[in-house]
Amino acid sequence: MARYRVGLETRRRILDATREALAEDGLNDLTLKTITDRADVGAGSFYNLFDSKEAAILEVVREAIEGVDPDPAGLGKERLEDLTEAFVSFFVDPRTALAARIYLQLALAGALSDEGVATRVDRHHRARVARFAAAFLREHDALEAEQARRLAERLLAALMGACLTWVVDPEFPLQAHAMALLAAIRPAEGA
Amino acid sequence: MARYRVGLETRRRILDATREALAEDGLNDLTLKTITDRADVGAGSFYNLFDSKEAAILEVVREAIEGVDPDPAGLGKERLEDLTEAFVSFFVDPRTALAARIYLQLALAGALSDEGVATRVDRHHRARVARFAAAFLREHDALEAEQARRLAERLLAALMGACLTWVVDPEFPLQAHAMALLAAIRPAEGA
DNA sequence: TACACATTGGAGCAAACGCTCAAATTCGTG
DNA sequence: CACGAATTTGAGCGTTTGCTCCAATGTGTA
Repeated sequence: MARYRVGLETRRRILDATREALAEDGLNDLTLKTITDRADVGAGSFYNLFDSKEAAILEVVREAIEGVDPDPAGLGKERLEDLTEAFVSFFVDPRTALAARIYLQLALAGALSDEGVATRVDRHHRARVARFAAAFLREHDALEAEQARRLAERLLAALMGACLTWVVDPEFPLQAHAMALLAAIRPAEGA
Repeated sequence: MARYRVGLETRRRILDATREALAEDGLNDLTLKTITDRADVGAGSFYNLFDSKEAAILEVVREAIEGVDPDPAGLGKERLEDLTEAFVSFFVDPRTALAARIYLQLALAGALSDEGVATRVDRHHRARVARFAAAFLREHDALEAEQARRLAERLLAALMGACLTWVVDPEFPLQAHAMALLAAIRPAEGA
């Protein structure tokens, strides 16, 4: 299935419609009709290309996560400031905020039973911790590897909380607090 | 309605059943049948006492929030350590974790349209920020009121992130990170 | 006891849901 | 053009959902 050109175009239209509807109305209000109406296709076309509604949603989440995977090019050089800013962007940028919100929703609902997404998110998170830890090591000579990992873990948790607070209350000065958190968690200058 | 003794008892059974089911299976899997089966009542009895399924849920959330309202007795004396520990407990304690999780779910789903819960949660949050800010002022003389409020806001956001991380990954050493966050965000000793 | 009204259970309704199916149409290829 | 395969449509199926209705029963009061 889906080997002709038109089929692939329809598939893309459906994924776009799903992503947009998801961003606008959230996970709970997302019905098949919402998707098919928006993509301007019949229900049959949808099921010719996807096994289920959930499959389309997971594919959207997968694409979103894929889209923000760490850029291997800059590896080993970025500063903690850059990484922090990138993390904040992950939540703020409407193109990727989706993945973050849906992931949190799934996590809170205890619905992270889906093998594919769960492991993917987990791998993504571990990679991020490792990347932050490496930056900590680079910028603070006295740090041991394990200490750096702890600091990275802690900073990321704090940043996530700041982003979440901002989601709930848009007046929360996210950028300022994010940088302040980095400064606070960073080891003292003298080390 | 609900003026006889048996009615009030049934009402309590329904609220208990709703809270327990909510804690066990989450918001999405909560059907009316789940509630009525657990409370051992018919659907008619339920609707004799509540306007809708949502009304019962909101009442459960309201009670949970009410149950963790700051204790006025200790006001003006608690240390930041105590407040931090209390906040962590709010998420960890199964009796109250419910309210926190459901609130986050609602917030992420963008479903905080309900006037009652939204304002109540907001008031609750502001009170907590104020309480943390007061403790900051008490323990750090050089601080101005506005600075203390910012620190309180920042610490609470960071703590929330730590709790959320712990919800997703139970191996996250929540207690240790929470205390470390407090130490990091607290102004340096010399101030 | 007599009365008004609160309470109860559960059959079943109307709407919404994800999804199926078969017939019709479009597409790429030799 | 001819042919098989892919694609499309949308009515409608089966299920689940929140909720209604009402006859039967229980409860408090005078």
